[in-house]
Amino acid sequence: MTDASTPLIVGASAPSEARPDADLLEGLNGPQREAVTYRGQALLIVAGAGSGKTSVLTRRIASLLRTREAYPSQILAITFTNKAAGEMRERVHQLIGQRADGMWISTFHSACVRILRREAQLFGFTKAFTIYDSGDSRALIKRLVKEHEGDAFGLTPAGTQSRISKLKNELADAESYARQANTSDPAERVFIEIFAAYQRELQRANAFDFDDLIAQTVYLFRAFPQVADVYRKRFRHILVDEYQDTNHAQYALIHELTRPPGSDAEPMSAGGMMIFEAEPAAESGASLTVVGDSDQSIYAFRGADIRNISEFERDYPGAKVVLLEQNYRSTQNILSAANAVISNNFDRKDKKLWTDVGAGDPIIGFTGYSQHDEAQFVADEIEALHRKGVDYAQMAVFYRTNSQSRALEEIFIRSAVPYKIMGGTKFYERAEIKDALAYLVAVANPADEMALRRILNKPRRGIGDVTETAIARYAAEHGITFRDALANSPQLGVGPKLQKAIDQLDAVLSEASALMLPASGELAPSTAVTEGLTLLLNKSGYFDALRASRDPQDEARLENLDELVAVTREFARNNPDGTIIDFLTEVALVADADDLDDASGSVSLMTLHTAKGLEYDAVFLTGVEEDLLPHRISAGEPGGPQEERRLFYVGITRARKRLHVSLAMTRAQFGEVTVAMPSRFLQEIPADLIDWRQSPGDVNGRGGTQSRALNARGRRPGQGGTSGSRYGDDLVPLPKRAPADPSKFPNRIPAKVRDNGDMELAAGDRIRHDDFGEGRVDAITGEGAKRVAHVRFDTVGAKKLLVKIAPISKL
DNA sequence: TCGACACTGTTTTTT
DNA sequence: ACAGTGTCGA
Repeated sequence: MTDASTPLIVGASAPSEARPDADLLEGLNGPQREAVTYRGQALLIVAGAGSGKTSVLTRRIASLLRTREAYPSQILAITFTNKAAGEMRERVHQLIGQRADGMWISTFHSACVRILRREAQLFGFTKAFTIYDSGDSRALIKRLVKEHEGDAFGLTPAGTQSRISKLKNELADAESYARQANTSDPAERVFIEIFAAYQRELQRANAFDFDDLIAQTVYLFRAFPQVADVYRKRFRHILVDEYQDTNHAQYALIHELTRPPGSDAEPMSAGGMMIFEAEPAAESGASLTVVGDSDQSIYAFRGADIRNISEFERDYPGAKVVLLEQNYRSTQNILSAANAVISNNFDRKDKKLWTDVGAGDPIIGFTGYSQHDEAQFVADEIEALHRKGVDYAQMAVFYRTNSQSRALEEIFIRSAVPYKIMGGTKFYERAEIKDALAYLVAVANPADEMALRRILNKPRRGIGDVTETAIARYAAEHGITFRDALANSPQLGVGPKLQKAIDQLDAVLSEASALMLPASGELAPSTAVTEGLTLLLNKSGYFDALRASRDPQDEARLENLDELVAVTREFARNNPDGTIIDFLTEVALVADADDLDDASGSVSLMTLHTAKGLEYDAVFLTGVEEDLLPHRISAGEPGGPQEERRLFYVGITRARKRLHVSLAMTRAQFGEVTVAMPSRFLQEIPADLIDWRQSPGDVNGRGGTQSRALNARGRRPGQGGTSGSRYGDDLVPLPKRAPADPSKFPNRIPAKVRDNGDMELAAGDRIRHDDFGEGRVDAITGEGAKRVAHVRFDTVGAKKLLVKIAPISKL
């Protein structure tokens, strides 16, 4: 990043006629136009769902550039995900018709990493620092909790981790927290010890966790004002998307960046970025634009503070506020439902979304007997829509928790609905991928002991607990790093076999270091990361161990590692000068929402959180049940139910034309079947907007009416924590075994994997299906394992079945 | 040191 | 249901 920039600003002197940005305003409504053209120190754009905020934001940036009010390098745009950043860069590029190099469009985290890599050596880190993801930090915290015997004081690793994370998001460190904590409580003292030890370990390992990336950047700016001034002078226009989801640390970071540069700053350089100081007197703080919608704030649980947006006008006096309420996405029925639901949240500024596209289709409701029944409804409905010409890629299924995806998947596979799960088990969280990355980290950042310990015995080298401790002790006694201790295997007091194993590991790491970290001055070739990774995996024996294994899962692991190698190649292509550190940074900061590559030809499955910012023609909101959509855990938390309602609202507003809400009367969790109740949120949707294909009343064993079933939620016992019935008196759970004819339960998924691989089927054949009964094959499509039978069943109509696994037999 | 087995708590959401 | 942990014997 060696872009030179001068902080000269042309005053707001756009020519009155034929504005150079006139074309950017085409097709915008009044408020949108104002949001693009307003010039001032602070602007808050309150953008309701679907009100075209991305368009406004990109046009605003394009307008600043087009009118020459700003150089690209003076713009810092912050988005929530890397994907959103990429999209924004692309759209700005399209608008201004040229590449805007030097613009920073990135997430909070990537922006902070860029700053920290430049400045880390100022406070005891090197630019090769590792980024610990939550898994890494949990592993470290787990070890520390054990060492400090935190369990004796009721401290769990997960609880400790989340407390530390919350504190860091509030910019509290161990010392400042200790000062105001109740130290007469022994558990509190232990917690503080662990917190402090955790921070020491991170520093020792030359590592930052996710929260540190933000917080340490703020500390950096506060401790070194002249460093902060470099960035304050550079970034003259700061734009923040999804402002309602910022936490206190992020708020403070923005606040630091928008302060006027101090007058005592010397001209200085930082990390190769030269800044020439021009008339310090003329310097004011950067102009700040934030975009947000407090009704879509769904990250309070991880520290997002809704006050950042609700008190924006107080924080930035004289701020202009623009309201975008016209919706360009959904039909009026969908918006009416959304408005009705969200109006149940008190303490919000009233805001009503409206559209001029008309009412549209009613919302479809469905109540299944079980989660599989519900999933079958979704699959059938998707197929029906697809036959009507709706592209699979224009449909999405949302759920509250990741675990709900399983039932949907099972049914989708059987019904041959092409789908793609966003999120779920993440590629970079798979053990073999983490192992491979740990090898790379061990090379890039030798101070990172965690990475080294992780790979010490992967693959099996016979290096167990005892040997690991011996190495650590030797390192401590001689004041050297864990990594350097490996080079002294003869002094470790271990057997010759182990010595040899240690020597070998040491040699592999050294060889890879020589390849990927060439002596200063020369640049590693762009292929270095790929070569280094393959070298590490080959010579460490990792590949061999997987290939020799008879575990069928290890084959998939090999494929995943091949995939990772492919990722390094792709990385080299996109970043010819990219180093191993750049690669590890990129990998550490990718989120799941980032690699949704349009899911071409597939239905998208994702959690409601992942769905934010996306839109689809048809949306299925599943599992709309008490204890799930308001989630049980949030019920007791202050503001919890309201945040859950916003989550529901976000889900509703993703739909353009068709919205489906569904639930199940029973749901299996923790291995046993429990009874589910309709969510309170369902009643908040005006009844005339929902067309129930099967209402909760229809499937109620006692034959209650729809409204009865929906309104039956009497006064619920406060927390549900007290033993006894968790239901109101007049709401009786369904009998354990529903009295209905078992054939009404097309939902038993055989645990065993069925394989009809060689079954011969042709159009005209009659078959019997375990759940759907008898039917006639209309057609067979696809090949091999993906052969699909299109069957017309006598009683349940047309279905598509994956021949290989469908529970069918030929008649 | 490592595999087999039993046992436990876990499922909220994520940069 | 299931993964992750702990205990035991080889």
